[in-house]
Amino acid sequence: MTTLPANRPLPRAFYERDTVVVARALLGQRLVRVLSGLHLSGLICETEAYGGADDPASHAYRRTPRSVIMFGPPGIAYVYFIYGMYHCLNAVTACDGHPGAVLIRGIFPDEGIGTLREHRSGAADKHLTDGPGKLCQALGITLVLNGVDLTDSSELFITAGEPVAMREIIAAPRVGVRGDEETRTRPWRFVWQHS
DNA sequence: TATACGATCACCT
DNA sequence: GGTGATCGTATAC
Repeated sequence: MTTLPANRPLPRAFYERDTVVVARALLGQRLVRVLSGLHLSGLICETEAYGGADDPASHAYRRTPRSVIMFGPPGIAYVYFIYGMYHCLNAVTACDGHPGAVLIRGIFPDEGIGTLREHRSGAADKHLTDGPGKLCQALGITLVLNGVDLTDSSELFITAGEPVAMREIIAAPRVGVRGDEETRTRPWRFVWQHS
């Protein structure tokens, strides 16, 4: 993939690749949420890759009513509800029939920061969107957006952001993953270290 | 039908 | 470093 057009959603081909590759490639891209005509956005700075039957940490380790969306076409938003009060946003990846998704764990706030602050009621700016539940709260992302096509939606999409140098990317084990040593230590979490 | 728990966060010490 | 909040989902009965 060479230069991507700005202000246009990333094409489906962007997501139709190996999930770990997409997780790394999403760093620096712009996550945009349009809420009552307002553009809320930020640059993605933390992601995690989740696979299918080969990944016990993934919702798609088994095919269930909730995880079936991860088995479908790439470029679709997978939103789930967790711990009774938070939502998490993923982008479905890989080829149709091969489950995979990238969890968006953090963004650097950009457009609409006033609204983000309102949604996060009193949180310090550095903690507005520095977690998967926090960014969903800040951007107003709920289960309503589960299944939205990120390549063709006026409410939620991802556009080309800033280039990220390889040396600015840190790979680490995923958060909250249990299971055997091999699963726990897969370096499938990617963090963009601002320089 | 029932129950245990989680890809989290805020607040406490 | 520890814990409570709070409910959808998976799995067991």
